[in-house]
Amino acid sequence: MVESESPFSNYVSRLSPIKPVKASHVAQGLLGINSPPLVFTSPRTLSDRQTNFLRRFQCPQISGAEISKNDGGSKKSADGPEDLRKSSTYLNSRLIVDVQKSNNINNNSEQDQPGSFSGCVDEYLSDPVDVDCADSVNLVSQNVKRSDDAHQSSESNLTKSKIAILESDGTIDMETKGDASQAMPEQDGEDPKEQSTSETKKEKIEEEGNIVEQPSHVFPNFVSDLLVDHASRQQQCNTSGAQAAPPHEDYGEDGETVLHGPVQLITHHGSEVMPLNGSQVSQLHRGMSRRCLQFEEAQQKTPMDGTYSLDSAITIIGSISSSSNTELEILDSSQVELPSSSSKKQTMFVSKPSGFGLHLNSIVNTLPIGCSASEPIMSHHSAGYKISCSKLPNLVERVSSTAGDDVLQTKASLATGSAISESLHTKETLNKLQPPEHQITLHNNRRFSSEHADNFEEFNQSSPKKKRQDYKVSSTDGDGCKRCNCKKTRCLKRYCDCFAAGIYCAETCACQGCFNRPEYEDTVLEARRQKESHNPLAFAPKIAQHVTEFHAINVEDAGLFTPSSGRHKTGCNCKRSMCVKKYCECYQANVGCSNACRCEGCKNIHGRKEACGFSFQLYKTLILMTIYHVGNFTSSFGGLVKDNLGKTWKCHRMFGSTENRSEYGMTGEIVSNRANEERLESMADNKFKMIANNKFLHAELYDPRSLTPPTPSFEYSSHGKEAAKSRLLPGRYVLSSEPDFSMLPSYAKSTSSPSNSHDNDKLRKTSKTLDVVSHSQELDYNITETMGQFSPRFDELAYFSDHTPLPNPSPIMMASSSSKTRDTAIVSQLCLYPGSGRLSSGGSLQWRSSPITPMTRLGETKTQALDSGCGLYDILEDDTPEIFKEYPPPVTSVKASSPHKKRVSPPRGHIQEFQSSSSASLKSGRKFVLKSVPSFPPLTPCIDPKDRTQQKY
DNA sequence: GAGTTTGAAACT
DNA sequence: CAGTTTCAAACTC
Repeated sequence: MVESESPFSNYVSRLSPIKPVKASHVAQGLLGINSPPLVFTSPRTLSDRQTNFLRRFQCPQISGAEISKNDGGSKKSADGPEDLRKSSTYLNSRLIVDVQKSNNINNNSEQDQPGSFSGCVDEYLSDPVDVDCADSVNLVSQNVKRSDDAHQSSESNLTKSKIAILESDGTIDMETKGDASQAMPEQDGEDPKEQSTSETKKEKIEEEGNIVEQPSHVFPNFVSDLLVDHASRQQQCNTSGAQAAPPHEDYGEDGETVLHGPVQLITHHGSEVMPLNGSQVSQLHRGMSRRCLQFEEAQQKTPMDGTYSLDSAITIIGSISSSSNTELEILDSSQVELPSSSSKKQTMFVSKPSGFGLHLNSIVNTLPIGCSASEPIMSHHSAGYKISCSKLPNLVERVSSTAGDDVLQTKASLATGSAISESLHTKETLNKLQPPEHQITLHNNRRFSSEHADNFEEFNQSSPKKKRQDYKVSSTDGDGCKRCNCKKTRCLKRYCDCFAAGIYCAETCACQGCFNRPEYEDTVLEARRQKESHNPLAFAPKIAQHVTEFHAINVEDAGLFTPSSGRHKTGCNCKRSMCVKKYCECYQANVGCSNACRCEGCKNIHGRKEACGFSFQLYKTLILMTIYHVGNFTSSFGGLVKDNLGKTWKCHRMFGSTENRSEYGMTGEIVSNRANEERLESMADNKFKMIANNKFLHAELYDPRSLTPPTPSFEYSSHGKEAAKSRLLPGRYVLSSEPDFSMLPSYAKSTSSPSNSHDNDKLRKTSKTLDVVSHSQELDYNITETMGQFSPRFDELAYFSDHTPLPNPSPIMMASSSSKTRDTAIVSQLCLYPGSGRLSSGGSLQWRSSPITPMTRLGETKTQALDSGCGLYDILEDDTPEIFKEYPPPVTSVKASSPHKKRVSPPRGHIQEFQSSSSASLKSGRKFVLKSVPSFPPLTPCIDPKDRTQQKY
């Protein structure tokens, strides 16, 4: 009813060709969320479900929400769709409770009737989210536990996982419903798959595909909530879950059931509360279920159930979001992985696999973005090990996978996942600002179109018994998945792509004496553990993508950003391949080489060494920003910046009218001749003066508590006019929790340098950090490590930015820096204007703490960086922008190491002024920018930065 | 398909 | 940490 009318539903319906059919389903459902056809198909579920519903949701509102899920639209409708929205709030709280209850119930039922899956199914159906988690988990765990034979269990898991995957992908429902539901996945899985009538499958697939397209969109809205909910749920699940493991049958239904959960969640969370079509819902649920299952498996392996409750929850969430997305799934899996650092078992393959992780290994050879990894799931991958196919060449890990905050990382990973998926699709990125549905839809479309078939095939192939050598083709399957060919390592070393990617070898692999199989799980884990003990990041994603988010933010730039924006955390070491062949990991990952690379003669088309993978425009912006800030305070810069090419850029309108302002809040002009430069310079000075006089400059922008006027710690080789001539040196802006703001010189190469060390300390201390860019090759990223420490936070931020339901979803995007301890990558972050999707001039936005920023909402502990307000972006993660590559750093640029470099700190007075500033003006991005400018302390050569910094510290 | 090249991973 | 060896993918023919 309501749903049908809602724009969202309409949109969805339009998207899916199959729509008519589903639409009908939806119509059945109360809110349009009505139960997916699949759910209804199984009669038994209905009865049980209803019962459950009644129990769980005493509250009419809640019931309504649940109803939307599946229970057949009839029930749900009864509750009243409208309530859904209203109840959304209610649901959250309720869900948790309900979940617990449901879990208990489930457990009881399961305990009572371990084998009976009806109960489970009912549960699932009845309780959307909860059921999914708990049940799925339970199912999996039970399966594993119960199985006397490890083998059997593993296989069953595999089968399940496969099925789940397929379902999630939307590839195949048939199994879940038909065969799977009744027979054990293990057994049935194989035969049925192949035996299954093509027609039936196809139909389902088609439906699925349609459905799949949309589901994940919802995700962003409710993610944050989910995190919480899931956490609680997860715990419950963990605690309760271990007991009875429903059979495969459950699994099949599980998929359906799963759908329910998401729906509710969505309903809850989505501030917008868009009704979902049955198909969408189903998809979401599927994703959920799948994730849960996987997660479960992982957990089973994991000794400690309670430990990762949150993570698991996150994972689940991620699964949901990515349910339809293979890529996302991969990402999710990676998420799981992160936690692993804390608990190795968890880490297992489960976590790593993710292409998300972007383990290069996982990354299938540079597949075109468009190419969804055809086979996201390796047939062999057990449930926990999702993915294998790292086909997502573009996938890059945005989130650092530092061992540190598991939770944060996980979250970040989630965010990342979404982000990544987007990144994969440039256009999708653009859509970022658009309703999630759209974005996801696009994404899904791609994936599924290509993936369905593949998955389906995979699925069939995967059947253990039916091995298909067909696919064994060199290193890559027809679907694009990698297949190893290890001869000596038994696939227990990172030489093995499968192993490195955290996935089991597929039957299609041509490896010899392979131990990287579910049967040898222990061995594999041990090997993995070993590697990790040696190098905790051994299985961490190698690629970190940062810029991707920008796409979403700036439409204009969207085209500019490419996977190349990512960075290889460790960098390549190519000597002869010139980084133009797949020998080069950077190239292989479709990312540009960075300073972290030791390559020689780099010709990486994605970005040569020393160039950051980011758009020239962005670079420009950054430069301008930097200059601007500097210029405002010092006439020397005059607001002009020279780029590597020697072109001069002028920042204009920083303070003036915003009309022509670029997305970044400033416009850059190239000034061809010096005369112009001077002229501009004078203009800039004037502006600066104006600003100085302008009270509004006083930093209304800054939050006195957390934000403090930046202290320019730039080091300049030259001052005065020459400085103006010289190209702007990128600097990092760090938000310190402390009163002072400082801009740390990114130049300093040696960490050892006092100033640097100092900065580093500061960084560590400060939870807030903004990096404005560091681009020049010469720039030293010694700070990188520090940044790495923060990366999780950033990731988290990203996560939030992407997923938190904000009234004004800020377009904030961020890329997290790699967490590698020694990762040299540099992280740069930019803030976008809230709501505008524009990048704010670096520091200013970040500095201010704006209510708008989701970050503030976020746990403070996790990310102080978030405090920065509008949200931080990682513009550049490590390294210098690609732009630089193309435009070699000007000779004039000063290296951090340069003895001449001086740190300039603003006079105290300025700072205080800034501090006093209010946040009022921040709301408008433009204003914001302008104001921000003033906030920077004047960079005068005369000032001795050290004093300032010391005071701060 | 065999052989070579390449660079990461592993080892010392 | 640096140098060497091993390894398997990528590449070439």
